[in-house]
Parts: sequence; structure tokens; C-alpha cells
Amino acid sequence: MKAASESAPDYQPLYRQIKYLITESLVSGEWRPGESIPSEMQLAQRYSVSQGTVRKAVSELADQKLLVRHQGKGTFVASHSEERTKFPFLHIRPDDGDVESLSATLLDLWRIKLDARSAAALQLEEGSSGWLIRRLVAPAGVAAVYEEIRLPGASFEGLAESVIEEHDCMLYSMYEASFDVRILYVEEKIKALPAKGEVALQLEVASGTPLLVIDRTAFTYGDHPVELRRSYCNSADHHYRNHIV
Amino acid sequence: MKAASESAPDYQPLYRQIKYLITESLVSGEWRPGESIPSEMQLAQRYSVSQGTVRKAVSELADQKLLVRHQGKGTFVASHSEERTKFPFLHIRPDDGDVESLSATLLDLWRIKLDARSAAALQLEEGSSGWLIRRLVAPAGVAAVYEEIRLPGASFEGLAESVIEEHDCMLYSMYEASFDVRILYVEEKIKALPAKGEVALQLEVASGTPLLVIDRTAFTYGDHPVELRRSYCNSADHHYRNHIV
DNA sequence: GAGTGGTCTAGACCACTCA
DNA sequence: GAGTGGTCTAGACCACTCA
Repeated sequence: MKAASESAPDYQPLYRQIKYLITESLVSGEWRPGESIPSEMQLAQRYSVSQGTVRKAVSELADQKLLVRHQGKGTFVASHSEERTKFPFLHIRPDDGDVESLSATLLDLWRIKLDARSAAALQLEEGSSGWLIRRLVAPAGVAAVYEEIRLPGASFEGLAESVIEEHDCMLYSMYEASFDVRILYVEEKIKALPAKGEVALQLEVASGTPLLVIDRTAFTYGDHPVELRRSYCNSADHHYRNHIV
Repeated sequence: MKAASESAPDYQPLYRQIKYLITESLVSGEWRPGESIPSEMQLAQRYSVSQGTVRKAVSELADQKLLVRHQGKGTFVASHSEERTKFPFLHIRPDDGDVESLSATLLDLWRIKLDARSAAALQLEEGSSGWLIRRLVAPAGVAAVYEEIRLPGASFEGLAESVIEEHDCMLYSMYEASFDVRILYVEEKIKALPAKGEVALQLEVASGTPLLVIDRTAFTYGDHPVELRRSYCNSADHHYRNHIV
């Protein structure tokens, strides 16, 4: 009952081939975020392998958070829209434990030409069109984080302030729902730098105040970068938390 | 062929019970860091379960990095001594990619009484005896990180500068080899703060220079905290990098 | 060639969900 | 009660290591 054995380039176990086929269906949109995928038995028939092999493929995809399993209900395509966390991937926390007091406010949205650095980081030509979103993230009142977000124009045609506001400034949920761009993971580089100019004004701190400056690149399927974000964080009452295993 | 079914407190699948039994043998020191544990077949016999059930238990422990599997050789207890990375868990990187230029220098070692905060974080009484290690981490020449490390006295009886230097300032490897304390994971909180006093001197920066200040708690088996560390990082030529899934 | 972990199967039964 | 994912078994064969 072998299958999918069409000239393996280098050796891949069956369950990884199945994993690849499932991923292809996710990328192509055959199953969309929030929807359920076929049951393990159905997938086993479709690919002519045992249920155990499908399970192993699905388990790896669930570990990578591309799929979510619910016993008794089925397996679903992971979606930021359904996440209970308003800001996935955000590691900034208030010093007191009050995690969910954070909310975001849109400042403005600009059509821009991407500078050389940004274009390169997004694997585009210098001067390609793009978007610049500026926003504040804050617990009631005091702005703690000022963010500049750069997006490639081609993937986000039709973006507008109203679209962002409809989604309550929850960007990754908006990317997914309105532009079919699903963020899978992010890379961050953090430095401590003095506040100045516009940033100091927005965060209402004295010029020279140390800030956490976080440069993020966000990736979608195929390790393709689709968002650049620079966050300036006033760490007087907030910190960046991390768990390392 | 059921086993280990002695009055489950709340329901736990068999493989988790096996996982627990294996963990107990790790904690008790029956199998020590770097050593191999019995083969999957032997464990299956020992616990009267199938090889598949043992595999599932071992897989979770391997995912948590308590065990390391080597096809054809066996399964081994994870050890910092054998790790190729000199500083496990360290996320500070030079801005240029030159990752492995980092080395550490011991400044000094003090016997101290733990202050209230530190004692509480280590789940000890205020005034308990402890150790304070101060060191610098640097790529050739320029000090980039100044660290103060606090340890509970009870777990590190007999610590001395010579012990640290024997281990080439690789602390987690030293904890394991000399004191049977294995660090499994760490929690970090990061802020941006201005340099001052002693810290500014050690890092050779002007007072007021923004620094990354990283407060780390390190845990061993049973989620028990056994090290506190405060790292002051000059992020002029270095950054803290993070990958979030 | 003996022993190890890695993959795969087929089939059983369990826990959970929902109509 | 039908359907889902979750656990467990017994047995086969493969890839790798080492003497």
C-alpha cells in the first residue's frame, strides 16, 4: 500500500511527504484558516497510507501551529482570527501581571516607496511600492509602544485606514482575513537606544530616555518575509519577556 | 499487559506515566548527564508496555531536551558539557554574524547573604547564604555584557574561583559537572535602562548610555529556581535575538 | 552481524462532541 | 449513536553504528 513515491530527490520518510502534500493544500487555499480539514481516516484513504502515518504528519504541523486539533471535533487550520490573544507573538508585558489591558491605536497609514534596506529585507526591488502603518500600543492611557510597520504593496493591494479599524487594529488577523496573508513566525532583534524626535514625542518621554527597540521580520508560508516592524518600547512600566528551553 | 495503574489521581495516559517514571530516574541520578539510558525495548520490558508507548514518552522528553536520541547508538541524558554551544540559552549576538567569538572572564566571587528579593525568587529565607559571581562576556577585547549571578549557598557548597576557572567560565556545564545541578530552562525579563556607576565602568561606557538589562531566573527539575542572573548588555554592536512561533 | 533508534501498518479501544 | 481525535499494541522492516 505504498504511495507518493515518485522519485524521492533525497530520502524523505512517507509521513514527511504527506506533510508536504497537506502543506501544499494549505498554501493553495484548499483549506482556509478556521476551516476543518478532512478527518485522519479520510486523509489516510486520500493518500493511501495508514492513519498512523497521517497522524505523524498532522502532529508535526500541529507542533508548528499550522493546524489545531480538537478531540471529538476534528482538525482545523490555525487562524489568528480565532486566537484568544489579541496580539500574537507580542512579548511585551506590563510589569504588574495585568496582561490583557493592552490595546492599539492607529496613528496613520501612508503609501510609500520602500527604501533599499526595507526592500531587501522583504526580498523586493528598491523603490517598490509599499505601505507604512504607524500605531501606538498602550494600556489604558499611557502609550508604551510606538510602532512603524512596513508592508509590500503587492500583497496588500486595497489597504486603507478603514480596513485596519474594522479589525480593531489586530493586524495579523486583518492580514489573514482581508489579504490571505498568514503570519507563521517572526524573528526579532532587540537593542537599547535613546529616545529622540518623533518617537520621544509619541511616547511622551524625554529625549535620551532608554527605549527597547525591536526590529521584527514576520514570515508566511515558505519562509517568505511579508512584514517589517520596528517597535519602540518605553520599558519604565513594561518589559520584554522570554522563555528559553 | 497493563501496568503502573496504581490508582491514577486524575486520568493520565500510560505514556505519561512512563514519562514520569523515566523523569524520576533522571532526577534520582540513576542515569546521569551524558550517559545512555536503556534501549527502548529494555524500557518496554521494564515497564511492561509496548515499545511504541515508551517511544512516545521518550519523544516528549527529547522535545523538552531532557534526553537526546542518536539513531543506531542509543538514547542519552542531555548534558550541557557535551553541547557544542559555549553559552546555552544566551540570545545575545554580535551584529555581524560572528556568533562564536564570545568568551567570558571571571571578575570575582563573593559569599553573600541573600537579600529579600533574591531569596524569595530562589524560594529561600531572607538572609540565607549564597554566592555572587561577577563576570564579563565579550568578543575579543570589548566587554559587551556585565553579569551578576546569584546562587543559593546550599546547592553550591564548595564553590571557588578555581572551580569556575577550571570550567573556563562555562557556568551551566560547571553546575552540572561539579554540583549536579542541571539547568533545564530559563525565564527572562528585559528592560532598557541607563548605565551608571560600577556597570558603566565595567562596560567602559558613559553614564546614561542605554543598556539592555536582562533579569534571568534559571530552573532545574521540578520547576525549581536555582540561579538568578542580571545581565547588562551594551547593545552598540550587539543585539538580543529571538524567534517566536 | 547484532543492536540501536526510525518508520509504517492494521486493528483495537477510549474520550470527547454533537445531533 | 455516529464520528472525531487520542492511546496502545504487536509486529515488520529500514537506516545507522560499531565491533
